[in-house]
Amino acid sequence: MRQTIKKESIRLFGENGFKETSIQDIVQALHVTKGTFYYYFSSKEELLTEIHFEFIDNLVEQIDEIASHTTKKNHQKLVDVVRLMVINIKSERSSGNILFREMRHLGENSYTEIARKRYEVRERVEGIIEEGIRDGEFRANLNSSIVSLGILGIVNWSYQWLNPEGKFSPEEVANIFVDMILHGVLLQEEDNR
Amino acid sequence: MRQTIKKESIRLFGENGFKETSIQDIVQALHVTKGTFYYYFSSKEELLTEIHFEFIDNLVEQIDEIASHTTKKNHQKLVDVVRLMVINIKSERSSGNILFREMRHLGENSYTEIARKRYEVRERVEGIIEEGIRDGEFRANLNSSIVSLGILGIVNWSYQWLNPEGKFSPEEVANIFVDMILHGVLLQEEDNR
Amino acid sequence: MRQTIKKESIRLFGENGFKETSIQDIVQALHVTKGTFYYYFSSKEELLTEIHFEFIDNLVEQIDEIASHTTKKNHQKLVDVVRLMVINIKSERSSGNILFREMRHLGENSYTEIARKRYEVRERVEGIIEEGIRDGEFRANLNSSIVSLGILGIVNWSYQWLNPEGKFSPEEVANIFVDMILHGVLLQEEDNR
Amino acid sequence: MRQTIKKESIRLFGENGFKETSIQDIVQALHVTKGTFYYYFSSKEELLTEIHFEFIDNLVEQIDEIASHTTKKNHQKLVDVVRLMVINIKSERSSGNILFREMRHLGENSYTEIARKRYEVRERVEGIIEEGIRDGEFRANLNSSIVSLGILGIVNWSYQWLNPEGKFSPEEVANIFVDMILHGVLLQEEDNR
DNA sequence: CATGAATGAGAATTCATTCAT
DNA sequence: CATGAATGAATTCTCATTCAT
Repeated sequence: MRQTIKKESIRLFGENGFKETSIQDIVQALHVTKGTFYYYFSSKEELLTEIHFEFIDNLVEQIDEIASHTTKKNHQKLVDVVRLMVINIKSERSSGNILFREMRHLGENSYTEIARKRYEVRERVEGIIEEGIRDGEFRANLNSSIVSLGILGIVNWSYQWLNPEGKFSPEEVANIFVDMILHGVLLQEEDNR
Repeated sequence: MRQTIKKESIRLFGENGFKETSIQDIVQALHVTKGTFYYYFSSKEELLTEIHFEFIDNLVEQIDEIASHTTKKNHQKLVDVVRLMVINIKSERSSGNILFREMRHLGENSYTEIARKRYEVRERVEGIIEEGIRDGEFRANLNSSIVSLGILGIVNWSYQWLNPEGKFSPEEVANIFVDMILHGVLLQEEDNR
Repeated sequence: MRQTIKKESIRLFGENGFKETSIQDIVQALHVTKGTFYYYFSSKEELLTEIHFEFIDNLVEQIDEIASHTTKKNHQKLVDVVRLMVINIKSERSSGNILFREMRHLGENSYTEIARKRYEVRERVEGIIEEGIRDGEFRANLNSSIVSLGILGIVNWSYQWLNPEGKFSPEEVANIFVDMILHGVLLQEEDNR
Repeated sequence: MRQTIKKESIRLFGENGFKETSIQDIVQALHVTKGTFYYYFSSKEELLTEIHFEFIDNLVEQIDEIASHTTKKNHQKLVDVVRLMVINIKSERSSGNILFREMRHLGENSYTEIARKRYEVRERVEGIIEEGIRDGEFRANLNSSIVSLGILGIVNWSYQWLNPEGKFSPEEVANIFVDMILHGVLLQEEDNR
């Protein structure tokens, strides 16, 4: 039941927002009563907190795995990270949107910790960029910090518009993004790509 | 007074969210009473609607101007659009965040129209990409639609983290983004950039 | 309206208890709505706090006036205090019962301050006893602290049972108490009172 | 288990109040579950009722024993009653406070019966006073009814402030009260106490 | 123009109690 | 004997909105 509530809440929070979804909405969708909700969660905030942690912990773990790989090239790691996050949309779109939108409703402590974990994600990407520069894979004059934020912008924003059932699959979109990030949009006449 | 209310509301909605900001909060910050608010606005939603239109209309207008330029090269137009939107953060950060976050609270009609205008922005960017491909400025195999969404992701996401008073100015960030979008991150050994 | 709410609340809290009286009960008795209550009071606790302060401040003031009198004998002061507090029941019975019973529902700060003020009352009575001992009015071997608590017990307890409309009027009861406190119950055969 | 629940409940009700103590609080403190509680008690009210009866029955019995003594002088009986009730605080403080504070939560029948038993206590004290007057031990002009209520006020009120571990022991306090009740506070210059 | 009192429809949360196992 | 899941009614509080003045 705990999982059921969480799953339905993710759907509703993702669709309509945290504030906009009442406990009533949640339990009604599950044909149970408010009491049941409060038997499993001590507050709406606790539920939200758990949703946040579940999503971010999973993400951090997967990104860590990619980033800490010892033999992979950095541009491959970057590709992997982008693909991971975009393809994640298939199963975690709502959770992602919740994370990007509802953090302010967390309690102070949870907020801080989630913020730290989001920062870890950013650090991993930055680390890949920096290492790639050192290894001569990436252009030397990149600002790793801002470029990382740009890449995360591309990826995170896609949670807003990318419909897994739509014209382009997450996989295709991920590939397009990867290509764009790696090579830019400009045609370099002198190179024979 | 109407402008004063709107301005303060933008600040509060941007900082704390639409739902989270009560009419009470707004009028209290302005040392007026609720009656005053309702003299100038018929509802909270009307206020929100106006904030949305003001921001998006202004944006569309500026982007149209860039996109409809007849002599500029398309990569220059792209640069201009990115710079426009990022530098906009200096004066319109809150409005932007409101647009990206609170659209769901609009009435049906306004929602549709705002959505249409947001789509126009996207179309302009797509148009620039497509034309650039035709003109041989951009790589031929780009998916203009997804690439545009990527670019908008970079730009729109920066409303979330870019602090105009921070380490990097919007101008610097815009330049880094432009460079990244045009050239990608990869070092092309054969070219002598 | 604020006064009306307070007055009705004192009646209801006094009769049925703070916890047992819902906001609904209060506004229903006044034929207004819950919104009205919260227009005048920010919380049920604020209302309770105000009731406490109004009662205790008034009491402290009156007792101070008696205690600080410069020409009165101390036994007369003691008589005055007892009469004051018992006769108070006529107009303030509910408030008194609220004070004696509902203090725990105050917020921490208010609680502390009310406790301090209640202690002041006790101190005034102790002061009268002590001074009376020094002046040779009262028996020298009295424990002023415990005796004061005994006197306050007599008086405060009467808020529980003394019905101003009952067989004995507050004035009569006060006189009986005064006599009892001053002379005790024992018949001293050797004295010709 | 029944006793364990009762004992813990007395502690919690006495400390925090009947309404303020949830079944959850009780079973949690005992590391059992709600089911267990409801196996032993059919309702929270039944528990409260039992606590009331246990306390008052015990008190009535002890007071009856004192009052019905045939050889003791009445002033001695009065002394015994006061001492009994004050010293009772050592073991029954919480129960006493519950009785004085939570009676309103009893069901109608229990309420009536408890009220009757409380009245019995009062009657015994009145009886002692009256008999003492007849026997010439007490002053003839005492109003036995009001004086009794005064004495009970002294005693019952001490449940509110008398800390058995505090500066004055219940025994000492009882002695001071007894002295005060018997002799009053006034110094009778003509007698040589 | 502006005020401020009043409304009423929800919102989150609590909690005694039930009941199948 | 004991558990723990589930209930549902009640409670405090919020807030956009109305309206007479």
